[in-house]
Amino acid sequence: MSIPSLLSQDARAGRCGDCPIRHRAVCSQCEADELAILDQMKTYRTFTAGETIIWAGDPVARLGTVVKGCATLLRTMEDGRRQMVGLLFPSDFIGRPGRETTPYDVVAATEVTLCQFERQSFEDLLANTPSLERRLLQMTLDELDAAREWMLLLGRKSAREKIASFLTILARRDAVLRKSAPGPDMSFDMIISREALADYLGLTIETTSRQITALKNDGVIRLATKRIIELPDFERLAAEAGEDAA
Amino acid sequence: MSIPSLLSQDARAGRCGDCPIRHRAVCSQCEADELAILDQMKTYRTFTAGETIIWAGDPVARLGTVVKGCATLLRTMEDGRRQMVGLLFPSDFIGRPGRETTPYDVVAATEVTLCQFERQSFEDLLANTPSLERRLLQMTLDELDAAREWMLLLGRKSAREKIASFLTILARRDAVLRKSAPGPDMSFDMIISREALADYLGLTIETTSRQITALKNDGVIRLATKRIIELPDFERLAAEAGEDAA
DNA sequence: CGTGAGTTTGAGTGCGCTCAAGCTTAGTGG
DNA sequence: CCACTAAGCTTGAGCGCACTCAAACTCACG
Repeated sequence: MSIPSLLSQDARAGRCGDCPIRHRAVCSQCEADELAILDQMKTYRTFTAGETIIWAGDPVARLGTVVKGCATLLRTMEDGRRQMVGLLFPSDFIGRPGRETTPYDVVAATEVTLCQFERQSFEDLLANTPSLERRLLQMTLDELDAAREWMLLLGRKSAREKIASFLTILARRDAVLRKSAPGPDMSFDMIISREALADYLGLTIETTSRQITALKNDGVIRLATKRIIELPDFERLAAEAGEDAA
Repeated sequence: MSIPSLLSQDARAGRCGDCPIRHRAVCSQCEADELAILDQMKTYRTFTAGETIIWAGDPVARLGTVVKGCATLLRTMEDGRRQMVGLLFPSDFIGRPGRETTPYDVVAATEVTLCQFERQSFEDLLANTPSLERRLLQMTLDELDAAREWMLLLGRKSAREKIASFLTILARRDAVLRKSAPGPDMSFDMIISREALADYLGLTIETTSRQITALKNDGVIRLATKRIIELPDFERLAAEAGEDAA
């Protein structure tokens, strides 16, 4: 597993202080001395798009943070039906301290770079580092909120609303990264394939594709390419998503 | 809100040491001195079936643990569509430390007794009590796992599988409470109404009712009353739920 | 220019929804 | 003690949305 020659090319990670996700990841509330320990423990590793990072049921050797790219959590039934149950972006944490295995596959949706820690070492550190534990609790609560919003989508929204909801999430995320509010005439990359999108939304590929076409024909979105979405009116999209006019 | 005369009838809670959920709740890893503090802070309060414990969006004054009964978390859309996003049993925790409001209603499904703490006091204690924080993290991770399993159900399972899955969960829970494995000829109370069940599963009341009838006609379950389920063969039910034959 | 993965479009079907009526059960007052 | 009521649950008929199966299109890559 941990063959040095294989890891070395990836292990050239910068100092934690220079890390682009320093202020959002699990380590964001660490003091300098705690960060120094993490700096020693960490290993970078890159996975290609489509590669499985962790297999459901397998023992989990390493925990870590997404530094670059997009990873998905996937539950699969015996007959092949699949449901995405998590969508991870840079600064999101992979792995559940205290658990030997995960009940879902973790799959790289794009090329993914992880900042990894050996599980046992990280858990030992966690037990003695309140700042880490506090941040992890907050991040887990955030994920739980997102999962519950997602449950509303899966259980009660129409195919059209599901697509619009997903695009709304991406648009908001993109706006935050650009440090602006979601406004008129923004555009963003929808990152994942139609297949991954269908798995996210609990739909088939065909329905997914049809609804995107319908939103395009209705002028809610424009397609610069199959993956790049242009948004003339964010509020219009949000309304299509069936959101509370909060 | 906190009118003494109203609370007094409920506030007669026993010592934490005698608490029936002492070993499973958020306080389960507390030492005697920590428990003594919680003992001072806690207030018992009972809600009637159907009563809303916390309204979505309202400021949350108190956090707490379900001691008795069953509470639900409900997201509602403007047009009235509803999706249950959490189902809480004794020992489960209500409230998200660090958040002023919740994005869903918390509603008593049956009569519910809570062991409550004033939010600010609890959060202050949490910040200085690693045993509390560690346990809360573990419980939140458990909830996240449950939410993800639920997402598979909502996104990919048929109505019949959804019903069977829910009954499987209840049967397992009931077996654990009786400290036995789910076996043949067990029976249990399904606790919640058809309406709540439909909200849980992302179905209508009618479809829910039809599928229960179908499972009965096929001999998978028997109905002692409309709420009491008899289970001739647990494995048969689990197979109907579309579970991995792990 | 050929190949194949990813995506779109088409035709037809069926599962779960809607609307509507009837049934069961527990609680209430004559 | 029994009608009366209302809430909860069941059953029926018909419809529409999303699924299935199938074919065509797009586009990056060799």
